[in-house]
Amino acid sequence: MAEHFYSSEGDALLRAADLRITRPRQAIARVLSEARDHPDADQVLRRARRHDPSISQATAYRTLSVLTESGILRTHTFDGSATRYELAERPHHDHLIDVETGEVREFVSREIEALQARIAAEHGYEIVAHRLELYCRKAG
Amino acid sequence: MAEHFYSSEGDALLRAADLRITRPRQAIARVLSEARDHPDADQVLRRARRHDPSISQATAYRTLSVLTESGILRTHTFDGSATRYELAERPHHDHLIDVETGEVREFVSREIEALQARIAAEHGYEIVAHRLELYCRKAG
DNA sequence: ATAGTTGCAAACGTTTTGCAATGGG
DNA sequence: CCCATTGCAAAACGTTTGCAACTAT
Repeated sequence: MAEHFYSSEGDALLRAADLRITRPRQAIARVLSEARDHPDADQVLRRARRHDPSISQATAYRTLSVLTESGILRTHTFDGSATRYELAERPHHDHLIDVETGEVREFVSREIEALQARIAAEHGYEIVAHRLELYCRKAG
Repeated sequence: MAEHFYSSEGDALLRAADLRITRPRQAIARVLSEARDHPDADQVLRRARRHDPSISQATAYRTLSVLTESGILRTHTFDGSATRYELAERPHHDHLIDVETGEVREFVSREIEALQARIAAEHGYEIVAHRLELYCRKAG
């Protein structure tokens, strides 16, 4: 057990998803729990390989899939480019983007959420997820 | 000029984009001007081939690109799936996406729009554009 | 005439999958 | 032990591109 790394943070993700704890998954989960950005699969793989160089691309994709299905991760697809991942643990929020500076603010509106649910219901649907982005300019 | 089809609707798109009027492009533009859904490149190609079976995939993609760059078309990338196209001229609306079938419904909610404006104002902003997508499943 | 456009096929980047070998519980 | 998990390589997927032939203007 000598040169073994403990990544309780990461392991917690695996346990939450009811996955067997394996070396590749530990490395991947650790990378995710430490990430402060929104890495894509390739970035996750690269970083995970710093901990365990033998990790295959397939395992990275498979682990990301499984963690996403378990609700541990959330994905974003910005404009057709590669899927990016982040921990889903953070509370839900929408984004207000300053089109001039690129600054992003987060907000939640209970009223909007309620209206969304109503609209979905009117169409005979229930909401699985949603995305709301406001592109704004500082008011004159 | 015998069995020639007139697609003034479609041709107008091509002229607006300053493109040479060719048979493949006429078929593609016609399909787009007639579409009531949000077809992806492959669907556009299939439909265009009903008018001109010799159209290649490459031409479909190239025409869609060029029309998009000209501002004639607008694209949507719903959660990692194929890029979908619609005429940019159409009035604003938001989207409800059936996560099981990929079907897209359009909706507008004056209340939500108003709330969005209020939220932006509370942050000292005014809205330039927004995007609202509801990913839904048919209600049990 | 000539620059723009085409079809074909190959290449692309991302993601998925079949398989036999490995390893966690 | 046994089934989940792995690495590998090949395939699948949507999309782009190089090229030589063609065509709208």
